[in-house]
Amino acid sequence: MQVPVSKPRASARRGPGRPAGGVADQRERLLDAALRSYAKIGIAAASLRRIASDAGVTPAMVHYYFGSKEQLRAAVVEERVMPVIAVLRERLDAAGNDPRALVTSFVRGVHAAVADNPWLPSLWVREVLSETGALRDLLVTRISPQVPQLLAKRLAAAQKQGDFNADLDPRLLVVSLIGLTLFPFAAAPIWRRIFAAADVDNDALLRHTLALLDHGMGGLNAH
Amino acid sequence: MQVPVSKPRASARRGPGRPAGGVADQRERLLDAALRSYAKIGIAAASLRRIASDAGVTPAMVHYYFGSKEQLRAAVVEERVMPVIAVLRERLDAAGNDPRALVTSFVRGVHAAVADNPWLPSLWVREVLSETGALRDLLVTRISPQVPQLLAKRLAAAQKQGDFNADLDPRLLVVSLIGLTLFPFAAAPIWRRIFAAADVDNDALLRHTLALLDHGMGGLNAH
DNA sequence: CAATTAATTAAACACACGTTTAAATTGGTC
DNA sequence: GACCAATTTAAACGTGTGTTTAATTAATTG
Repeated sequence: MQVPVSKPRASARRGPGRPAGGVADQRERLLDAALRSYAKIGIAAASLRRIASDAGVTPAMVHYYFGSKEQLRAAVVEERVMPVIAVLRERLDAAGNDPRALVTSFVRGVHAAVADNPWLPSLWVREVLSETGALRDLLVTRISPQVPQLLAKRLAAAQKQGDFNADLDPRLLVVSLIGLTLFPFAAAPIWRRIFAAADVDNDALLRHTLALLDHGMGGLNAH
Repeated sequence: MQVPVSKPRASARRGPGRPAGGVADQRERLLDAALRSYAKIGIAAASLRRIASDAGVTPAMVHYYFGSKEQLRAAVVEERVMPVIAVLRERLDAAGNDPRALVTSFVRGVHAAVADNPWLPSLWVREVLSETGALRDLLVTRISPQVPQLLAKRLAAAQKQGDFNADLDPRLLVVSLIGLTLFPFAAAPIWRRIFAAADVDNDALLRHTLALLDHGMGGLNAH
């Protein structure tokens, strides 16, 4: 026979009931665990059992704190994702109207955002870029006015004054900018491996990206 | 009481048994249906029931023709995906050693591949770019020697001769090329919507991309 | 035309999922 | 110190999954 209930020893195989001592904010721990799973395997594939286990609790806790899987996702968006966008937007607001300064500010802003939030590229690929991604609607409705539309508008104004290459489309330039910043971070595990490019650090990536945006393949060379 | 078996009428709610007349190649229809589902909702989420239903058969047919879900995926890869890569590789082989011709050939090759295989960008995002994508290993082991590594090698040789911008890294230039070609196609549903860019067709995208690669933001302008 | 092979379905299997409910335990309040 | 609210677990529910098996029908072969 095994002792059925209430061992005074802590931590090992607890039963139901409020724990003694008050554990550190479980809600925050669930948000962190959820974000980890979202980035690693995607929102749809992230089961509540996995998230709860990662946070050291049972899946019923998700229901207790958030109500449902979808409301958990909504909380992660508001409390973890949107603040990153807000920082990027402030950076753009601070940059002037010179198109090169704007572009440089965006490129550096993405680099900084990724450095501070390593989950960002994975989450973006799976939940925004993928066709059934759970955050695509978020991008369209709430993020795009703050960053890509703002950027496109200011670039279009600069181009009208002849401040950069007239053969570019300012809207497509924003697309190109994302393809040259967020995408390389998302693909880094691949290209570092197939090119044996462990020597390429983020600074080298930054220099390459800015050089390409400045002069394309036609820049001055050391010939 | 309902008639239990063997109505002579065709098509409506068949029971078991080999169908009369011999239906057109079911294996091919299953491959097509699988690829459709893979592109639309992802390989992991594409249930055999959905694929089978899309092909007009029962899920047991997948077992009959392929053995398992994984072997179905392998067949789709060999018979639908790899041929597209082979075409792109032949294009690159046909291009000369001039780096601009190489880059133009790659850009046009991706455009052509997407035009002929509209499922390509979605599949690439979800199954290669996503961290747990089912085709990432395929890219690393079988595709990368045929396209990105080949391209990087030839670009590095051209750069050593001073044939283009020395501030670029030839390996990262391959990453940039993909970020400027496949990525815009994958993101097209997004940017066409947030920029109201229904006027931007594939030709405009092609011109923009080549202009950016040629001169960056610094090209001649109409000022 | 009988026997065999090919093609197909229906049904069942064990498993994982999100959710709900009831019970258990602790912390705070009067 | 008794009561109520807060926090947590275990267990069960129904649904969808990949797979397997048996049965059924048509085509092919001798």
